[in-house]
Amino acid sequence: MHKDYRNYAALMKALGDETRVKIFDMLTQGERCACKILDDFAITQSTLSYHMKILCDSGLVNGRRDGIWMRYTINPDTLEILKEFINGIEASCNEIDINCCKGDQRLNVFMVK
Amino acid sequence: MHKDYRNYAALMKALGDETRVKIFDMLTQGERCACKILDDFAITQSTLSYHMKILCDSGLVNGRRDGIWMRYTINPDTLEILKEFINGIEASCNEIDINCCKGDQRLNVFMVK
DNA sequence: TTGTTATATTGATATTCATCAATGTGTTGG
DNA sequence: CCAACACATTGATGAATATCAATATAACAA
Repeated sequence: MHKDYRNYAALMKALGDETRVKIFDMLTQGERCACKILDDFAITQSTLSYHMKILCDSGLVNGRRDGIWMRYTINPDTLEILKEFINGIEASCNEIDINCCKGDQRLNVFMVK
Repeated sequence: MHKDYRNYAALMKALGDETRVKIFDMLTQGERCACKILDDFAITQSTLSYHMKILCDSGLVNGRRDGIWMRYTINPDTLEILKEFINGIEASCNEIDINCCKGDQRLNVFMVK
């Protein structure tokens, strides 16, 4: 089981904005249409559309058209991937590295250790 | 218990880069010094220092000086804050909003609903 | 088909980000 | 003190980001 760090970084980046992380958390309540989401923020409609595109492109959020409206929900599969990665992180108390480097990093040249 | 979305976004942003999320995961193994971390990446020492500063500023990573070396570990308290937030997110299947907006968003003017 | 509402896209812009080379700072050994 | 090593900071730069105004697109209702 290989870790896809590029994907983890992309998921984190999608949530690395206050507006987007609020929207994501808001969707815990259930499906929301864009106009309802917009009510909660002091941003323009085009900016919201931009943020929703980022959330959807990351895979964290699904959008579906319902007539005039776009309705958004959390994508449970991608959420699970994120949860598993985060929960797999541990603050280990292992002993320190003893043997560190011997090199001249000014020149980016490393000698034998 | 109030949610600090600004902080959540800052934590996510700190991990929203492939190099940084790899470093963070690597620290699950235990304490690592900067020169050891540097071995695993094709970046310069100054770039690594920049990334370590971002990780430390976010609170996710602690650094301590040990003589010549800087040794880094995961900060368990901040990790716990992140875990609790992520694990609190759920992909709810609640019913949809029925009443959406009535307004002219071209003008950013909203009428009575 | 025409007008209205909801959402997406485009173009412009100011800001932030990731990166490197160069240089500065701190620590240790001799 | 001086030289060597580890790490931090600075300055420069190209790329990415967040935002808005303006406009386009899509769906529906009458």
